[in-house]
Amino acid sequence: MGNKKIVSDAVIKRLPRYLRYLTELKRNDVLRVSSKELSEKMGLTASQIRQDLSCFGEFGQQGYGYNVEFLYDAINKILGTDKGFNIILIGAGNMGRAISNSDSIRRRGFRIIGIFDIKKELIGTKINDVEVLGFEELQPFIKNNKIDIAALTVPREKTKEVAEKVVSYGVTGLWNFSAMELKLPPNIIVENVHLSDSIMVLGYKINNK
Amino acid sequence: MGNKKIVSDAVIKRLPRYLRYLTELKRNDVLRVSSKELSEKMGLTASQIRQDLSCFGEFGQQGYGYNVEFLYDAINKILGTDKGFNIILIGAGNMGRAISNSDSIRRRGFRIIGIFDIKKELIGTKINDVEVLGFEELQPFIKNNKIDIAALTVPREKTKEVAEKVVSYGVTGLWNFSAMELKLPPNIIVENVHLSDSIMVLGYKINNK
DNA sequence: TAGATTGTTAATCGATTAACAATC
DNA sequence: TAGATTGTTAATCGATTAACAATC
Repeated sequence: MGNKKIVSDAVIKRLPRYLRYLTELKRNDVLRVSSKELSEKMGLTASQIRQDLSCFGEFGQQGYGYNVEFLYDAINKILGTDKGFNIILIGAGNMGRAISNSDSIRRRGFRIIGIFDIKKELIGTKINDVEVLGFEELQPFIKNNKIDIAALTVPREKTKEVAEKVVSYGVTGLWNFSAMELKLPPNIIVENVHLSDSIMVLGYKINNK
Repeated sequence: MGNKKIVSDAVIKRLPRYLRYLTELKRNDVLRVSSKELSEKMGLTASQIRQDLSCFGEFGQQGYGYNVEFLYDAINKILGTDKGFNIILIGAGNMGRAISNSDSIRRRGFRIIGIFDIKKELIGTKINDVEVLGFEELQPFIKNNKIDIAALTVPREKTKEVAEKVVSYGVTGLWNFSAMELKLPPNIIVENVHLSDSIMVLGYKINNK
């Protein structure tokens, strides 16, 4: 959609974290926050916060700082979480259910509107009020609904095939939970959650602290 | 433990990915690989691969490249996955079960040796051959076993309390699955898996491609 | 040997931090 | 107004890339 100036990945990855701290401030009825105050809470520099935000516009006011509510709304708009996203979940196993149950994901506007599995005994059951459908329903479902993201929580050996299938049906955003890299056309956006990578980094740090 | 020269986070985070590609090469019975070949597969520069590896030692040979098996073993040693890690899982819900079921985590030497939950109906049941214990067993279990990592897959509102508890019992590595930041002493290593952050980044990229 | 490829030093690029004029 | 704090430009720092002597 928007073809604005390109913002670096490092900045984008910090946005959800800003949102988390702003949510907390809002919850505590804090009305304004300066980059300095926020930087101390978050453990980064005030300069970086101002630099990061300036990639997207001017949200503050000299001598005052940032209005918490306003900045919160602004970052939500930047991330698109104000409008939200439609998701299909492919694979109704434990990981799929964990995602489906996640409040933090739902609260940010990510709507799971379809769940698919290959197992006969799961088809027709409901997970958080969404019926599990068989894979033969995938294509018509994607055709009849605007799907932004397919979350792939199928077994590793099925992931490549399923990914290529949903991409061929028109999905352009993939959230991949398998410990493998998907090679797909450049217009397809893939975000990986490699749990094993994450715990290996933790292991390294434990051994080398 | 080892107090060697500090290697940057960027490098550490690439190690599991190297391991993944080397596993694939090994599986295909490839004996040697040059930094150039590997760089083309992985989509980064040969220079970066050599630079990364040189943080830990000399693993290649001029004119030959790297012996796949040798480099694989070397990176496993660097990451500590050759010796492995003992994990306790706190929270036997869907996320906990997903972790417990994960082959990619198990295959890298992460052993789940204890599972804990607060729910009466879960206590005494088994998840992948590991019995679920009540929270009152936490302290003695940590005392009697060498625990490297506690995976926290409890509900958000319980996370802080549980984290502080296991830290007070002596665990120094935490794998946190809640969308919140844990403030703990600097000797405690925390690795976060913020699923909502991950999907927000995906959402941003979809809207801004 | 000649060709290939390493490990490393130097150059470049990009991201973070510092500084400060503008102004609320 | 005086003090505070922004947005932005310039300086610094760190990470990536290029180049190349060493050598298998």
